[in-house]
Formats: sequence, C-alpha cells, structure tokens
Amino acid sequence: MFTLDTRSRIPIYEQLIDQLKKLMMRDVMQVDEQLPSVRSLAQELTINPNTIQKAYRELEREGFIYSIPGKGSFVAPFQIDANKERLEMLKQDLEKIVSEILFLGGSKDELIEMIEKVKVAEREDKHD
Amino acid sequence: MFTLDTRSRIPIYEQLIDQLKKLMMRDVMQVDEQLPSVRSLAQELTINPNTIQKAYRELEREGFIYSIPGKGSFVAPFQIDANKERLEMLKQDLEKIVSEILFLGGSKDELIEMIEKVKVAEREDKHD
Amino acid sequence: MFTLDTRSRIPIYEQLIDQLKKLMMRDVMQVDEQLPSVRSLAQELTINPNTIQKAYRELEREGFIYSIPGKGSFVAPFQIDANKERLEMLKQDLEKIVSEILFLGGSKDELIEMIEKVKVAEREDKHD
Amino acid sequence: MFTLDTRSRIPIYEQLIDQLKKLMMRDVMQVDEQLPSVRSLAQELTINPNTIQKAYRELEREGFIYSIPGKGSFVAPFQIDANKERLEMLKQDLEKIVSEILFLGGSKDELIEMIEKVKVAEREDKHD
DNA sequence: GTGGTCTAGACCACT
DNA sequence: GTGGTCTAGACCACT
Repeated sequence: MFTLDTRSRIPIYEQLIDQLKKLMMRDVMQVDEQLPSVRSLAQELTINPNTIQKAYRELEREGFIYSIPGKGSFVAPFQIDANKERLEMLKQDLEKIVSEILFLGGSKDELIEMIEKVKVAEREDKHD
Repeated sequence: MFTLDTRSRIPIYEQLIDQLKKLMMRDVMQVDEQLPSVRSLAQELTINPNTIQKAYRELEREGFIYSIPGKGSFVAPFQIDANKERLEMLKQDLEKIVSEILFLGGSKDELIEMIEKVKVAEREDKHD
Repeated sequence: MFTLDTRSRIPIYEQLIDQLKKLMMRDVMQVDEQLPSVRSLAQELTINPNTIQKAYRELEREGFIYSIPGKGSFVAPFQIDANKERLEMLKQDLEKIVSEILFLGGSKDELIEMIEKVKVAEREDKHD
Repeated sequence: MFTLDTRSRIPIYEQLIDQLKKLMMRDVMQVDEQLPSVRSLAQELTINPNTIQKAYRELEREGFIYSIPGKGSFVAPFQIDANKERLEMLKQDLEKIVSEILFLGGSKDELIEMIEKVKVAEREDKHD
C-alpha cells in the first residue's frame, strides 16, 4: 500500500504524508475511516513509530485527519471534501491557463519543466 | 528553421503558425523584422504558397504580424510585447496552481497527462 | 438570393459575407438554419468552392455561423441575437448623435457624405 | 446668401436659424461679427421683421449670438467654439458607430433613411 | 453527402 | 519584387 524510498532526499514522513493525502483524495480511504495505528504501520513498514507520528501530526495540523486519543486517527470529513472541490477548481483553472499558454507559443516541454521546478521548490520550501 | 511533418494530422499551416509564434515570442525574430515572403518560404519548404498565405493571414488576424501588400509581412510590435507579458503572468499563475495541486495530493503524472489532454483538445477545437 | 459583382473591386468573398450577414440579421435566415453547402452554393453562383469556403470561414470566425465538418454550416444562435441587440443600441446612439449634429448646424448632405466615406474606408481597412 | 422656401412646411424662422447656424459654424460669419440688422434683413428677404426677430431671439437663447440693444446682434464667441468642438467629437463618434453598423450588416440605405427620419422628428419635436 | 486542407498556377494592385 | 484573390480540382475525415 505504501512505497517508501529510504534513499530519497525527500524525508520519509513527507513521502508518507503525500501518499496518505493521495489515498484520501482518491477515496481509497473513506471519510471517517480509521487509519492504521502508529505502531502497526511502523511495524508493517519497518520504520520508527516516531516517523509515523510526525506524519500523522502534520496531516492533523493540515486538517486532513483527526485523532482521538485512546481510539486512533481518522479521515477528516469536511476538509477532504473541501479539498476535493478545491482540487477540481484548480484543475479547471489549470486547463484554461495551459490552453492559453500553448496558444501563445509556449511548448509542452516548457510546461513539464516548470512542473518539475515547482515540485522541487516545494520540497525546499518545507525545509527552509 | 522549420520542421514540418506532412504526414501529421495537424495541418501544415497550423504547424507553421505554432513555429512562427515560438520564434517571435522567443525573440529569434525581432519586432518589425520582415518575415520571409510568401513565395520564398513556399519554395524553401516546398509547399504551396497558398498554405503559407493561410498561416500568415491567421497570424495577422491574431495580431502577431502585420502585412503590407506590395512590401511584405512583419513582426507586430505591441502585440508581441503584450503577449510576452501575458505569458509571464500566466506562467506565474500556473506555478501557484501547480504548487497548490501538488500540495493537495495531485501527482506530477496527473498534471502532465492533463497537459497532453489540453494539447489534443486544442487541436480538436480548431477542427470542430 | 445573392447579387455578386465580379467586376467590383470588393472581393467576391466579402460581398458574400455582407449579404449573408444581412440575411441573418434580418431573420431571412433563422437561427440554427442550415446554410447552403459550400459546393452547392459555389455551383449555383458559378464561383469556386474555395471562395465560398473563405466567406464561411470568416463568418465562423466572427461568430455568425458555426460549421460542423461532415454535416454543414448553420446560423449561430447567441451571436446573432447579441449582434441584433448591439445593432439596436447602435441605432439609438446614432439617432441621438445625428439629432444633435443637425441641431448644431450640420447638414443632411454632410452626414450622408460621411457615411459614404466610412463605407469606403472600411473596405480599404480590410485591404491595407 | 439665404435661400428660403415659403411653401415649405418648415417655418421660415427655423429655416433662418438653421442657415445662420451653418454660416457661423462654418466660419463664413466670424466671431463677434455683426449680423445684419433685423430691419435690413427683413427688407432684403422681403419677409416680416417679426420673423427675423423670432429667429434672432431663439439664436440668442441658444447662445449662438448676443444682442446689444441699440447696437445690433453679434456672433457669440465661446458658444460657437464650444459647439465646433462638440461637433467634431460627435462626428468622430458617428464614424465609429456607422462603421460598426455597417460591419454588423446594416446597409447604407438604412442609415440614410434613419437620418431623414431624425430630421423630420426634430421638426416635429419643436412644434409639439 | 458535409466542411477542411492543399496543390498548381493565374492575375491584380502596389512598392 | 510584395501580399491578396480566385479558379480548378484532388484528397481527407466524418455524417
């Protein structure tokens, strides 16, 4: 269910965050569904529970999940729905912009290059 | 200077339009510089002058070039500058949106796929 | 239905455009009604299909008609309605202005002379 | 200098007003120049002095002339200049509107017809 | 059948 | 020389 690359420059907890977000945004994990417990997931992925903890804490801070002490962590309902809507809107905006850029003489390669750049910049932002 | 694919489903005159736009937007062709004449370019690319005409006519309609009968066709000044500014603005908008999409769990592959889709859709729009 | 003057300095495709616009704006051709096919009209008027194509293409670009390859060309709904409204507004503006010009000592002949001038200028604009 | 049609439905004093306005707007009569006296003009045109008086009174009311009792009537300076500027602006507006009407499928004859209509309506307005 | 693209080549007005 | 218009006719994808 998770593919982690321990040799990547991207911290494992961020890899976890990204993958959990994707699972939730794509409805693989349903709203209010319980996430694997910190300990069980740590064991399964053979990584330190603290790393899982760090990922869960960040996801909660961003509103994607909520944690009930003594019970576990769960997919947050409103945030996910709001984000899905937001994502749809963003994709529509993106389509219009990409369309106009191509019309104005921008190339597909230029666009892809920029996406790569943004992706890297995002990582660096987080580490600043 | 031009690479045309006569077997492509994209009409030759559109391939020409795209490439001329890129040359102008990237300053390979300067403002007010004369474009090759309809006839000379037709001869050089071994395609019919009418096809060049069609491309030039469309570029003029879009404001990228201006044609003076009896003199020639030239790179339009204001339109190109305006479009370059517009392109910069669009790229900045795009960066913000891509950044937010990635944050919300969108993947790079998803974005690239969408760019491909838009690119195809644009072609089809023109042919509908 | 059409009166074309092949000896006129106004290109045949422009004469066609003007007359088709008038037919549509005056409801002789209804919204969504199919226009004569490129080939049939060419045969009827004994001019080349390419010339009809050029007129239809321009009308489509201006939003007066829409063409579906394989089906035909049709009177565009919204654009025609919008243009009719626009035309009404323009006529009302014109009345006010003409009224004021006459009041200020302008003469009818002066106004008619100006209309002629604009009409010629329009043609030249297109041909510059 | 004046052409009056006594058989016209348009009152003579209005014919006078129109012609005097034209003379002033076209600089045939200069600013501050004295107009012919009521009596002399009446004699010259063999019409009643009251009719001239009525025309002068209306022109003064509209600001085109000013009368000094005991001296005579004169072309008003600022009003004429302001009106000339206004007339120029109106003509430019008119050109744009006529141009757009022709583009949208309006015909020259339609425009001329409308000018006639406005001209008649103006007369009727004054008599209401 | 329909519109869209393209070739080959003529003629025009204008520089 | 330049762009603009037009003819005659072929081929394409799609209905």
